[in-house]
Amino acid sequence: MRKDAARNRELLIEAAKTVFATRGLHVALDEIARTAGVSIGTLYNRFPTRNELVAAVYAETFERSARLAKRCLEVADPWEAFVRYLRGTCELQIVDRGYAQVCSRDFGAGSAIESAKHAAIASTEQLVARTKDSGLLRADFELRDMALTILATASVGQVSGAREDWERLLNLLLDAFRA
Amino acid sequence: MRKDAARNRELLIEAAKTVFATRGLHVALDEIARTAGVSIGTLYNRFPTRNELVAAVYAETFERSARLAKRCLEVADPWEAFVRYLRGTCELQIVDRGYAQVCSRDFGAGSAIESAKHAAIASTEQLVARTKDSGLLRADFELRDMALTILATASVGQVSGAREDWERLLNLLLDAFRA
DNA sequence: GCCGAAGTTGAGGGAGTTTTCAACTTCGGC
DNA sequence: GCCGAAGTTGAAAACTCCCTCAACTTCGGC
Repeated sequence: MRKDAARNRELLIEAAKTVFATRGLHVALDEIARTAGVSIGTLYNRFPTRNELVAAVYAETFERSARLAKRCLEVADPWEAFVRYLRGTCELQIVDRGYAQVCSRDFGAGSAIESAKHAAIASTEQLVARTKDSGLLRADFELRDMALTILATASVGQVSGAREDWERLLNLLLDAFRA
Repeated sequence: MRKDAARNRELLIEAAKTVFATRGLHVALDEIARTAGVSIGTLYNRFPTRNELVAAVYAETFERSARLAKRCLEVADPWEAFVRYLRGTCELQIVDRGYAQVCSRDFGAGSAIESAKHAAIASTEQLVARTKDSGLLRADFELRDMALTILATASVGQVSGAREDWERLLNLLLDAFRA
């Protein structure tokens, strides 16, 4: 790829990241192009479909989520680690409307986005296993409860805007999870 | 209002109820008009704005929710009543995509929809008070936890489609609420 | 520095939706 | 049953957004 194309690619990802975060994934592509300072034609050259742009923008966020899970594995207290991961990953979705939508929409099996999503879920497996092994989690806790918790909390955060609302919900669920 | 206009109004509400329920509030107005068997012009005559149509469609659903709260007051066991209301009101949103959107979107203070929403929330006050008085609810339970629970559960139901997912979430929250 | 390949540009065609309105039809009071 | 008010109709204008493409510009290997 020529270096001007590579630069425009980065400009577009940066612009899209900002616009998606505040207004969601539905924004007009021409607004993203304008924000990036390139033409709509260039946007189509770099990202033939909207989903390719979305995937490029959020690949990094999914990795951040996975890194968070890994970092939490190093926290001594398993419960503290579990809580810290949940708060952190919810926060990622709450500060980024687009990311929350990426996490709840289905982009079709085999798509780059679904793969990234799946990898992010897998990255929590060890964390959940460790917390279960510690005996601090209720016996019937499943991996799926993790996804459920994050989805519910992020959804509330999207709608309500007040941080105390989603934090309250998450605390209630944590109470339910405690063995 | 002339009787043909009144009839068309009902046809439109009925059509919109069906279409909103399955596809959400965003559907093209012309599809609603076609479903109702009237012209797009008539739709605009009866409901100058989309929100007026939405308000007319869901006024009844909000009342249903309020009636459910009232009926639950008559259930002998306070906890059973509390659970039954939550399940019922969540189900209303889960079977009706449009209603779920009405409940989570903000239509602006003073709008007919927000008033109806507020009335529905108020209708649960007695139920919550009774459950708290019974001593079965955790001491720090607030009315706002009610809204939080319903919103979270309905959101999960919208995204996941699998009934067991939202039921699991609701059961977890009920565990958290039990004193 | 030349030149062909790679990339950029933005006007314009297309699709879908909203909203208006002038001509036409129906209702209901008399 | 007449007639004016009320209501209906659907074509068309206005929007918004998507996507393409032919003309133009830039890059980078030689």
